[in-house]
Amino acid sequence: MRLTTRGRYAVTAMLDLALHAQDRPVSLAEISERQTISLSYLEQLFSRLRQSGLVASVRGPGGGYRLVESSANIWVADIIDAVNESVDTTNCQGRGDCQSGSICLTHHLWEDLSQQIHNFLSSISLADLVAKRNVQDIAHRQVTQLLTLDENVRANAC
Amino acid sequence: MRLTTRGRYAVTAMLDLALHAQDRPVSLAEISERQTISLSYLEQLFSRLRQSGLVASVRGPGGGYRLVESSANIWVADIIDAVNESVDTTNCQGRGDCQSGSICLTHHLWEDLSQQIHNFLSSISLADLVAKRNVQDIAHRQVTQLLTLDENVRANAC
DNA sequence: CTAATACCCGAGTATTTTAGTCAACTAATA
DNA sequence: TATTAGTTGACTAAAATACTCGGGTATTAG
Ligand code: FES
Ligand code: FES
Repeated sequence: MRLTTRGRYAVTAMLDLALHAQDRPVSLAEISERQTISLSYLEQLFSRLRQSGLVASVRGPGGGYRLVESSANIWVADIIDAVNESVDTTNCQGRGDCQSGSICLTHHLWEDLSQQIHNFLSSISLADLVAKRNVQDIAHRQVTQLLTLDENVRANAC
Repeated sequence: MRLTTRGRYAVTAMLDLALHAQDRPVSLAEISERQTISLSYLEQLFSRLRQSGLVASVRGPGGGYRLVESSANIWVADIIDAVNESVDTTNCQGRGDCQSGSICLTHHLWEDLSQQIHNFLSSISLADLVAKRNVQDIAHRQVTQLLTLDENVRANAC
């Protein structure tokens, strides 16, 4: 199994979208700023998210991305799948052939574990995350932090 | 989170020990043969397993390793911890500081997931695995396969 | 006593994966 | 028509993984 920065970034970015793309599309530059994720890296991730039908893009000025479905219908597991982070913990990708063609001693254990992880991540929607108090608090902090930063920049410019 | 070949090998090798080290110690060479894991790599893994107090070694001819505790008291989570594969899925190792010192949007999600995985792996002992029918079948196959191989070698030698 | 066995340990290396960059392009719009 | 912002592919640096190698040391069977 691999669950690394890629999958975490993807879920974080999608959550940012759920929080901020209420009426207008949200640009990757915005997400990049709020979540401190490299813009170019986000582009890579959203390319996959779009291909998986989770987000739709709007080009041109004022453009950006928006969720295709309601956040209540988007599951964390879908997002991680979309960016190619398998939640599969077997060595054989489920084929059962990792000991020179035969099944190994622990195959079933990893299969069960994978199922557990998948069930858990499939039980949580973006809407569930948005509803959490701590998520709202963090989102609020991220916005005000940027506003303060902005003021400082303006002050320095004068 | 990383759950890779290292953790899988460690659990497999420990299960092999639980299956075969009933009265006598089992050498790494045996495990290497049965589980098709590189001997040198096994030495590395068992160094850590020994330091964690999961196995004890017996040097010299006829030596090998044995479980320190009964297999019913060894949990899969312990083994994975011992070989330094953290089951932690947060980016911050639980510190809550991955967004330049502050907590990120999805920290709690990964914390919950880590807990789930840990609970699952802590609920399964080596004895549980040994008791499974499919594990016994595979173990049986591994032994008979080696015996056949042995006969062939002997036949070729004549 | 000694040779063989099997653990012990540290250093080194090839490969793979990840995280991130760069540059050139296209579509939309103000 | 200039600017914004998505689209794409190739490329790179760094890290982690999965090993290997070589020389140890303790133990014991003969
Ligand atoms: S993990 Fe599937 S056969 Fe070994
Ligand atoms: S994962 Fe812990 S703060 Fe981001």
